[in-house]
Amino acid sequence: MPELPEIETIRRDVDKEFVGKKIKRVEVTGARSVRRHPDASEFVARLEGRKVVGTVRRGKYLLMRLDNREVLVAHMGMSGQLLTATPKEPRPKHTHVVISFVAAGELRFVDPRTFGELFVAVPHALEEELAELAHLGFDPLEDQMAWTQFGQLLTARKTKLKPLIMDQHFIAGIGNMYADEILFAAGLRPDRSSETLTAQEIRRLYRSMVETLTEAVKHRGSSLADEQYRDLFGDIGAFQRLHNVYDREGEACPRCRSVISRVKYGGRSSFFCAHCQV
DNA sequence: ACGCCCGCCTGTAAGC
DNA sequence: TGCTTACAGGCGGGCG
Repeated sequence: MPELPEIETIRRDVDKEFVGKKIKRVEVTGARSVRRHPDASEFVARLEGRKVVGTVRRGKYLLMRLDNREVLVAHMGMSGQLLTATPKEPRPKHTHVVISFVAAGELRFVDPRTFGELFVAVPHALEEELAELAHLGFDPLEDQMAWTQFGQLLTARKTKLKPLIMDQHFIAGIGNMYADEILFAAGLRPDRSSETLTAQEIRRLYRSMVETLTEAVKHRGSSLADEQYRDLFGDIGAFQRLHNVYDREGEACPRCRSVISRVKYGGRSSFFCAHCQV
């Protein structure tokens, strides 16, 4: 379940490994992974011969800019991985797209559950934005703002905090796992209503969001027990060791030692400390 | 506007 | 042991 910190980790490594490199060949063996292109060969044709000139992240989307202004967009969904490998290494099961570079090995898209996708898009002429990503809200690390401005956005809404900070139209990049960690750090319950926050709580929420995500990037993201999340080199992250509540039902709260609760909101598990979070 | 639910998927684990 | 069921949850869509 890659979220913002995992995608940012992959982006930084893709930037180092593939910027300046030319795409030699593209193989699509799983058409569902390029489903925005009704014809997979059109996806291939738009990539072959192009050079990667830069990378950008928007929420959970990784963008690889090409030398003809087009952009290769990657979204991991639940189980997508971008892995670098040499052509000789055996391809893992569920390898759906392989992009071979001149003098830089392969970039493989592996995705068992096929919720993820790759597509090529063209930015608008003047603003550099992609129509495909226009629905995304602000990026918590790229679009930092005064906490008072965040408060204005927050109190304009009347909804529970957890669904709100996970709403990609509102904030881009936070999923179920980091939402729980952020809300614990802020001392706020997941079902707290957004318009009831005091100024101090708004500031704490904003700070917790930026700090939690920044720390998670420093530790190269979180890999849970299934070790589904892997970075570009196939290695797991380290931030899961620093999780306070997520996937820690029944354990002691690191702050007050009371037992961490697990509840379901809308089919999603939420972990929180009923004592620390108000 | 909000809060639900479903469908899309596969791998893993728990239950009978 | 072997089958069935639940669960994991990102995201778009639908419905009340």
